[in-house]
Amino acid sequence: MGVDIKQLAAGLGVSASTVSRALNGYTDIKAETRERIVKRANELNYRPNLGAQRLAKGRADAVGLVYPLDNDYVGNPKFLEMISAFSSRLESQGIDVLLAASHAANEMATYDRLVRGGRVDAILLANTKVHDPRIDFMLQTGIPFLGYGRSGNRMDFPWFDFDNEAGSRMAVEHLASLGHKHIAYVHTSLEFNFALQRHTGFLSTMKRLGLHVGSDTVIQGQDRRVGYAAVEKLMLLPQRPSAILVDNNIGGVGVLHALLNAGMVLGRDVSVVVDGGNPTDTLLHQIDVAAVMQPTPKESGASMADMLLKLMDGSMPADGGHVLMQPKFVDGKSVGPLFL
Amino acid sequence: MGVDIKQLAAGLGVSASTVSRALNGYTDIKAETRERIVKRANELNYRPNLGAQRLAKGRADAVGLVYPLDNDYVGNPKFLEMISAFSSRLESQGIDVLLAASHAANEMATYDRLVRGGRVDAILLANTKVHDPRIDFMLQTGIPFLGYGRSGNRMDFPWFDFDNEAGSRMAVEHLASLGHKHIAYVHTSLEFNFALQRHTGFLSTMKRLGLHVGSDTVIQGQDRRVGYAAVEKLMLLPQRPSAILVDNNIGGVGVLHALLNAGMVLGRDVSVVVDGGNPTDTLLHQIDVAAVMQPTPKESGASMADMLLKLMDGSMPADGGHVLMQPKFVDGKSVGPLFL
DNA sequence: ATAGTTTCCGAAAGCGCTTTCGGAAACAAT
DNA sequence: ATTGTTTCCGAAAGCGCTTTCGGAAACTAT
Repeated sequence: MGVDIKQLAAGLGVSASTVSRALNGYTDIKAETRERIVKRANELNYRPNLGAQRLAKGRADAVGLVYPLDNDYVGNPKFLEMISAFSSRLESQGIDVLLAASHAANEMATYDRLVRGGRVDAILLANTKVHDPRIDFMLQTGIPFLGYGRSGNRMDFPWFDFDNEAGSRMAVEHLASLGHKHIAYVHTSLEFNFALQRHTGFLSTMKRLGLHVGSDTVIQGQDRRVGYAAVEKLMLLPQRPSAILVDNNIGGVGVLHALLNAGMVLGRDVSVVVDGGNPTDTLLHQIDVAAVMQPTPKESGASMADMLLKLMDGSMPADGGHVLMQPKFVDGKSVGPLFL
Repeated sequence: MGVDIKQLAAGLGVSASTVSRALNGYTDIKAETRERIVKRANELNYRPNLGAQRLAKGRADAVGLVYPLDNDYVGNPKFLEMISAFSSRLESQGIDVLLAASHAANEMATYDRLVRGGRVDAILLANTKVHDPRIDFMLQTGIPFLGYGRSGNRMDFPWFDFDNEAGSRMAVEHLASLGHKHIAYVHTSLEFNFALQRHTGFLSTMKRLGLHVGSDTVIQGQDRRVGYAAVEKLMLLPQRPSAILVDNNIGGVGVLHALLNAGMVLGRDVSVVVDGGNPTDTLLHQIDVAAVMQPTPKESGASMADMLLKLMDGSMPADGGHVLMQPKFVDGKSVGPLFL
């Protein structure tokens, strides 16, 4: 391809090691020599071979991003936005982002290949679960990694997460303050960490406020279709809930859809809060939905990139590396006071 | 980290070169020896260091995917689906996908770093434009690459694309067959290759059918907001179009939104066809929109991965590598016959 | 038994870079 | 002039693997 370090050196009448040191900021190089080398390198458009550089340095200058193909992360535009900000940030530090799509079945194998093969210096572990074997695996390899999300209440690995319980608390408190007592909850599979925490936040806040939680008003509804079905069930209940909290915005679409189809007027006949932001952002019929807002994917991606960089150069305190972002409650017309 | 080839070899009482050959399928190794080596390698969970392997082999075993951060590809869920299928396919061949998010401004620099630094063996060039300097750059580097989309009518580089003109033709012919004569066209920026081709297809078919195209009924509307605005303009026209063709599904949302807001009944007051699939797939209010359907992102991603693999091992005919997928027209209730 | 083949493996060089180390050259101090 | 410092650079080893090549050992054919 292009010139290599030897050719560059030969052309200048110096040795390859001098070129290397000059280009890598060593101080034992005469200023004038350095300039000559730098100038020539630019002229010749010299690019050090990364494979060689990595081998010599023992670093990969790359981080791995393994994401599960099996769940709806793939289709989630927010995830791409996050990745985008994430890689853009790392890019500026000369670090590559290695994307590894893998099915859950051989996810471990993928991690192994990446990590053990020396392909990456660190890993971003997305989509954490309550019990997540990947974390133990990573811990055992000793490679730096960051969880995009916690796992149970483990503190033995670095993570970046949202305060999911707080989000649920805000939503419930707001609804309760408007007089709602009968609040339903539609949620994603509780094996996902965020889902369990939001669920926990919902239950504990209800309890603290002395509100009863019916076993038939807590329903799973992770996507549009199931969210829709969940509402259909709720509507058949002898005592219908006056408010619904949905733990994710994809399910939220289904819930809203079902309610509107049933002829409900949001904020009057029923109040709805969606965690994860207003799902109708991109929809045809915009609805002013009250929501628990997480930080933008852009912010999250950039923050995680920074954390990973620190993790890689070892400057993160051993017991630190735990970042909990606070959600915000944003009111909307989908919520109104309870009419008796 | 794990064991290296020397340790593996030492433990077995053979040389490193024997191990290497045994593991790489050379035939000059006794079957029994090979088995011993393979067995031990598995036990010890040996993973060759990729940096070293790459350096020795002179290959990177990676392909680059540089995608522009500046346009809405990032937010386009279909793009992520495509990437997903793409990387999954390559993964199975032991090839990494290197994601490089870059802003248009330094996109070239990114390519340069990737290609010249030997980070990748090939590149997928997404989001081609009518005039695309990246293509000349890649051609000149000599690195295999594949265009996700054509560029003008260049045949001097391999590409994977949809037959965009055909899609427009189908849509116009269908509308014309229902009696529509006054057909408006809402399109993305014509610097994008697909947009220009769809535009061309629209114009040429209209002409062929003897239908007049007003200069005020061809409007740009690449996203929701602009699509919305486009329709508002169309509604003010002395002679309103009876049908609208939109060249992309993101703009389509805006168009539909605006029409519904204006109280129009789709398929009666106005007919709409959206290129790129029914944009309301994921929306709250599903509408049965007539659409020009492209192959699924999954298919496209996998196909492109295959093409790239061939390109890399040189088995693609020099003048070949041009794949044109045929779109399908799917009728829907958003289209109806012209009422006079 | 001898020469000719085949089978199998190790030695060695090399991929393109980094980094340590030693020493020549230039300078300063006695 | 002699010794001591500093400045600057090249030689060399090494990162962990692959691949060519030569040759010892084991066969086969005479």
